[in-house]
Amino acid sequence: MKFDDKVPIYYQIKNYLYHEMITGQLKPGGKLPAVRQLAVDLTVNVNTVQRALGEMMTAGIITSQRGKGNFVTTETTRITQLKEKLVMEELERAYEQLHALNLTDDEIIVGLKQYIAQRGQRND
Amino acid sequence: MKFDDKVPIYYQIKNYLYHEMITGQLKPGGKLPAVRQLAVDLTVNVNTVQRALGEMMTAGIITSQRGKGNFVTTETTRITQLKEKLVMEELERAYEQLHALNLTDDEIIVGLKQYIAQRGQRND
DNA sequence: CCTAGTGTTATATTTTACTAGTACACTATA
DNA sequence: TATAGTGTACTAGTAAAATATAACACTAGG
Repeated sequence: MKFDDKVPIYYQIKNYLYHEMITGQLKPGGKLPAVRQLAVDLTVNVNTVQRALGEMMTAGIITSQRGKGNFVTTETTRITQLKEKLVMEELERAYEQLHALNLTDDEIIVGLKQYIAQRGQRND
Repeated sequence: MKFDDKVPIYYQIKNYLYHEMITGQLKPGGKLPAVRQLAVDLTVNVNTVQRALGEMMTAGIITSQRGKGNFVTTETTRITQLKEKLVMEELERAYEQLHALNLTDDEIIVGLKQYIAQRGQRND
């Protein structure tokens, strides 16, 4: 996995796993890969994985069962709320950045539409 | 100035100064505040300011004159290109993040419109 | 009971960002 | 020429993130 070296890896791992849950790759009640396996997959140290998981436990998104594994919460509302939170944070971030670059509200919307339209022409 | 502790300060300073140029607070050919003054204003060490400025020099956005100060490039095209680059990076980032959160192209646009509309009701 | 698979914790080490402090180099001007 | 204001460079120290490595605790299954 590629990491942005401007942001702590454990933080990016947390976000990666959140995305996996929101997109349904990891389902409510489902089991996460073993910490050592995650470490190998992400080419990262076990402690770094553990740190990411620790924050996810604190947030109540995953639960840990010693000897068994780590599991996504069965409370689907938590996942829904998590998605809403992440979407809102991203919208806010993008808006503020673009606004700070002197773009008006309309220019921001038009800019995004153009970007998507242009991107649509690519084949990926 | 408030800094996001997930991102290096020097990197945030660089972006802050870029924004100042793009919004015209700092004009082409204009003089930047002295490095020691910037350090005080941003409550940051001189070396950290210097690191940010160093990258801006490498990028050709500012030039340094020993004993005089640091100056914004007089080549306005560089500033224009910089703005386009930053806008494009932000659009790309936002799109990819939201797309990864399972939102369709339409949902992304609608979501942004709703966010802006809702935000417009606030008074700031 | 033993073993493989799992989560958890701890120590030591390296790297990067940041800070503090100091000194040096150049410019303008009184 | 002296001085204040500027950029530049260097050394030393601190803190956070990440690594390598090892040990410990629990579970399930033969």
